[in-house]
Amino acid sequence: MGISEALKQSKFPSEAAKAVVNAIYTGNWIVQQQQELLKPFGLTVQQYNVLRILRGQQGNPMTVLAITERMLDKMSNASRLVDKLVEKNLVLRRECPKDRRAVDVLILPAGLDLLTQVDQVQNDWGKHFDALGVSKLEEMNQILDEFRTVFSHN
Amino acid sequence: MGISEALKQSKFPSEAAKAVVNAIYTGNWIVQQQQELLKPFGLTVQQYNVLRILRGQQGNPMTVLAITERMLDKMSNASRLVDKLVEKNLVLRRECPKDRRAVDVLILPAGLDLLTQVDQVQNDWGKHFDALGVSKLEEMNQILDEFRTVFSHN
DNA sequence: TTGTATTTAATGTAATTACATTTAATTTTA
DNA sequence: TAAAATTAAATGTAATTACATTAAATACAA
Repeated sequence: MGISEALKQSKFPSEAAKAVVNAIYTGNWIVQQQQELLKPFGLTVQQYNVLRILRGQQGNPMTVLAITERMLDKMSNASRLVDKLVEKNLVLRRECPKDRRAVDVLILPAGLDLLTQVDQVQNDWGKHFDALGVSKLEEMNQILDEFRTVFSHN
Repeated sequence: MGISEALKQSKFPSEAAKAVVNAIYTGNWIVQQQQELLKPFGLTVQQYNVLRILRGQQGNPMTVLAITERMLDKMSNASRLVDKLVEKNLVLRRECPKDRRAVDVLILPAGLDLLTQVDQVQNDWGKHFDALGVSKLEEMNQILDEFRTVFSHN
């Protein structure tokens, strides 16, 4: 289903306006799918994202600021997301010895275990996209990058 | 800046995983830009979206359900969004004469005026994307549509 | 060194979102 | 028709987000 049918909007002012709407819509569409996948695990999309970021550190701690820099949605409050993950005993929070303003966050074995479980479901879900073929996915990544970058070259 | 630098993540499990992240990130990126643009007008992105949908009806009323079907984010509560717009005197809400369960919503002249003002700013913003060229934008729309559609063809 | 600025995280809050439930009207069906 | 099911919108609520402010630690500059 094209964006036009999805939103029951036959005309757009321009191809660019359509692309803007299409990008937002597609992002929301993915997030909603992810929400469904994550519900059984008691994780929000943002919490899942933070866990994956921490896993990517291979056991090294990260400060809250470093987490924020890697988050998909910079607006959401990393401090409170970490709170939730601490409550669930998925991560550990401790004062950073080098800089006592900062806070080190570490993923715990329980967090890694949970991610492993989620990975199964995520992989199955992601398999759908393989049908597009790697070159088309590369093209998509290329175009989305360009779409954002064209802004800097005002 | 490519998605890899934006998120400081050098490796992705697959091109598809990267595309998923890229689509979410790009959608959020646009929404944040729009948020900034709309702030001076006292509108949220969702409220703006509802106003544009109503304008598209050329003065004909729409029910809350019909608005929901056209919204970019189906999860947000059209009923309460309309509330906010009524408070600001941008739209009118009245009982639908044909079906008293339903509620007709109409954009008011003040709403149209506000949209006209926003249009100025939006158009300037959108101009950046023209640099990509129509054919590349068409390609982007085509790929995003395919990306979602590949799901139905499990 | 001492005062000022900056950085890092946490917190307060108002608004919004997610999700379930309720209310009222209409449609279906027995 | 009367009862049951469905539909449309509103509402209640808990959680989350947006945004500003605060608090504490560190860096910097006079």
